[in-house]
Amino acid sequence: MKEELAKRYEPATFEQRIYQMWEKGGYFTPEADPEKPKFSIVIPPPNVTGRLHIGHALVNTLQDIIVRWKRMSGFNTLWLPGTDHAGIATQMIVERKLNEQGISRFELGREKFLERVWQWKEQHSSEIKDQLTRLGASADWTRERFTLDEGLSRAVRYVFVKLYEDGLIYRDLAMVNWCPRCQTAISDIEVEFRERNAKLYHIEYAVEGTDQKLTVATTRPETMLGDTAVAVHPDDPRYKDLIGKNAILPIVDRRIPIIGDAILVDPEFGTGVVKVTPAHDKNDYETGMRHNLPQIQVIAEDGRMSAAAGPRFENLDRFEARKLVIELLRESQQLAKIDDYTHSVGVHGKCDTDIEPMISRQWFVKIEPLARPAIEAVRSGAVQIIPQTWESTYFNWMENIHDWTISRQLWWGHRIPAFHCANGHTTVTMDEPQTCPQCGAPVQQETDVLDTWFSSGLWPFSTLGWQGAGADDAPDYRTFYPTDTLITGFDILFFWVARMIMFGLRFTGKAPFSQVFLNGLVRDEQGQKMSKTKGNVIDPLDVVQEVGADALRFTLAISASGRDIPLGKSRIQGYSAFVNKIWNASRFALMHIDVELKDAGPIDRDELKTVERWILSRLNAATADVNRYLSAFRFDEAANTLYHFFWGEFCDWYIEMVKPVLLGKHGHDDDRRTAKRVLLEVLDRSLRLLHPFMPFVTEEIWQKLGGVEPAVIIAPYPIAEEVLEDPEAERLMKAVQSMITTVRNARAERGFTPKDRFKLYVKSNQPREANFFREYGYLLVELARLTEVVVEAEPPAGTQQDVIEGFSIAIEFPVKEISPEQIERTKREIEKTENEIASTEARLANEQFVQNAPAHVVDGARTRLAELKARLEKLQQNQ
RNA sequence: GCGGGGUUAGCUCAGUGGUAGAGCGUUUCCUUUACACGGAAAGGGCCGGGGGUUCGAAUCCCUCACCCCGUACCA
Repeated sequence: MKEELAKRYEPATFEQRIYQMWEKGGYFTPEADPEKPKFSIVIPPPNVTGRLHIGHALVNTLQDIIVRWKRMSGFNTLWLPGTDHAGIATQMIVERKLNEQGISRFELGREKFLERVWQWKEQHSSEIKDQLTRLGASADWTRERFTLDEGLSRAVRYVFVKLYEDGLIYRDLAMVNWCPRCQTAISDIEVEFRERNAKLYHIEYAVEGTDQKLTVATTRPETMLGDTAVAVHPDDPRYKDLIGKNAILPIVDRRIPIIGDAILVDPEFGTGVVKVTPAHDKNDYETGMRHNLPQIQVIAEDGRMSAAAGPRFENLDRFEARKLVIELLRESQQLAKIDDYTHSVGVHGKCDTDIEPMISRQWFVKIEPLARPAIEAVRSGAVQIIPQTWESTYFNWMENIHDWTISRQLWWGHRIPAFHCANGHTTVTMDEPQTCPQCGAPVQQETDVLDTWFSSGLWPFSTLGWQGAGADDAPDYRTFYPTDTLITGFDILFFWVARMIMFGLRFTGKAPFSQVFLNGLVRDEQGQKMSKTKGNVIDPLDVVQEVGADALRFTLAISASGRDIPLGKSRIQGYSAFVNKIWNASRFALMHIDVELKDAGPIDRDELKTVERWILSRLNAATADVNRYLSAFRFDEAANTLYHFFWGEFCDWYIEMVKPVLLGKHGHDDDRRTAKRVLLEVLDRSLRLLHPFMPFVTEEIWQKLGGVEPAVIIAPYPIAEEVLEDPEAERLMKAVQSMITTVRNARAERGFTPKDRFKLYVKSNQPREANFFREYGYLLVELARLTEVVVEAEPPAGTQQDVIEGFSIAIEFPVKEISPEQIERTKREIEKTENEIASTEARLANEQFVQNAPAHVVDGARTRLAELKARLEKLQQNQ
């Protein structure tokens, strides 16, 4: 090797250089060739609202691991990146920035405002790209997309028009979730419920023409101003005689009917009397429809009271109005009582404002015909959800799904392709009509835009060039659709994943992906949600700067079992030590390897020593495991396998074992050459295996190995080979390792230091194994720090005896007092062995066990019993 | 209310029928020329409680308790 590795592992010195090398090499950019075996995946497009957080780091690391693994495994691999315009969220942020400058969007007007949002978008989508780059995301930036791109917008428009023509999109006056702050309708799933401590107000309504009073309870007294009825249960003996009479609405003094309604009223609950406000409550709205009640809208779209609420309330904020209503009721002595009350309140998830149910004309998607095939796709296995437990959540939601409110009273988004004329005609079309096709009057386009998720629902195909029927021959679409895997957070299963499945099936005839992996939420060490207010946020870029992208990626991967991930700095520190270990072990190897990979030639297995056969066998097992785990999205197990192989077997044992040969203390030149060849082999394969998890450090090191391929990113991913399996080598090396551990243990227990050396006696029954220990005794001498290993001789009296993996061993200590701890320990060891002998004997004495248990379990127990007895005998001699 | 998940070493979590595991933390020893972000060793668990199935249960079934998430409703 000409080049050596830097003495210290400093990721900042090479990560960005490596990324540029990959990008220049074009490794992220696959050809649009439908003939090649492909693997494709689309990114869950981050919102162009700001910086990426740790959750983005997780989901994109997991995608990149799969993508790199597939690419190295020979697939024509596409990872398509991009961003989402995120209607409400982005508009909100830009609006807030403007407000800080004292400008309102209404002053600017739609055109100018949108210009500002586009500026924001340009800046942030390039920042997002930079951040993903720093993480090592091997996405094809030449195919980057944005949900408002021309092509994607055409796809959106096509889908809208087609659904409208098919009768699956309709416009209607309905009770919707209204956000008074954002002044737009939102869909049901955008409403989040918050538990809140509130008050339950009991208000007395006089019954007209009697002395009777009806007491209603409400948490929202301000809506009382819009009451148009009072409802009781039709069979309730307390009130049923009152049905048909009128109540007098306090403050307003309006006569409202007392109605009987079995659906709205539960006689068991509260007072059994319900006030009915059809304009501001979903259930009341439906009751109003049943009873033909007038709807009086007392709260306007901005959350202030309307003129209909009366002059004292008009323009008052709805919460101020509540106070005033209470005050007035108290004055007129119509407030019976106020109770403390805990209930959940619907708020807009994006801005935390209390949702106001409002009657409004909106556009809807009739969802049931779309949901049915989407349910079937998961049920049939065409789409597999992993971990599978999410499937029941999916079914539960999809089977109870409601129509989807898709219109938003925003400016930032895809404008609905509907055109209205003054005569009330509406035209929905792909074109830009100037006049109404029905009456010839001039038309104006609908000002509402579509829900962001409408366009993200098309993402897996709109990004590949699909723009509707007759235009689906785009090369990327033909090559890469349907995609293979989707990796995303479980929190957008309904928002996004379900919609993609529904739209994909409807418009492409295929499920947009065959596997969905849902990753957990990244939380802090205590399992708390990360949030700015709690101050427990970990910024992925800070971590990259501190310990490198590889340490962050590996930590995320090894933590990702599908459940939530408690992430703390100490955990990341722990795995950054592993990256450091890889660096240093590679540095050691490179000091001794003197031939480049491309010139190394194949390994002649006949020349291999047991140690080399052992490490290749272990490596092979790890290779099989990693591939298997990655196929099942067990990122944690895959990473764990590599961690333990590389650190626990390669570094702690193999490197220590070949040191005597490499350093010329043992063996001949031929042995040294073979050892170097195998060292190179194991390092090469390990780096390839690790590459998807830690792309930067593996590439930096691998570049020094002189491989045939220009970069490890496109080197073939190792697959297990049967020829490398060697159970015999594994058995013998396990025995050697256990002996070494036993000697080290005994040394420490007897109070000796590592400098004190002893003689070890090893005995076996088979001559071949005796030869093994004669040949490899040097391993025991070096690693257990012995004076010598004596094979097949009777140990003298007074040595410490034991049985390890079926071999009798004896350690000859220089005369030194046996510590009380050691005596105690031996005693405990004997006791433990006796107990296990007793329980094993009991098991074997049980005829049921011998008859019913599988043969290998019974045999195992017998072998174990023999070993235990042999061991007990030796241990007793130590007393 | 309905649905799902959790309860295993001090902490965070793996482990779906055959003798309890990892990382971090703790204790002790060691600066051996890849690495002190290191090496070696130790201690630590009636696998939430109870019951059942089985030759055998952390693992399967029932039940109780506590915690988390989703969803519906809440006058």
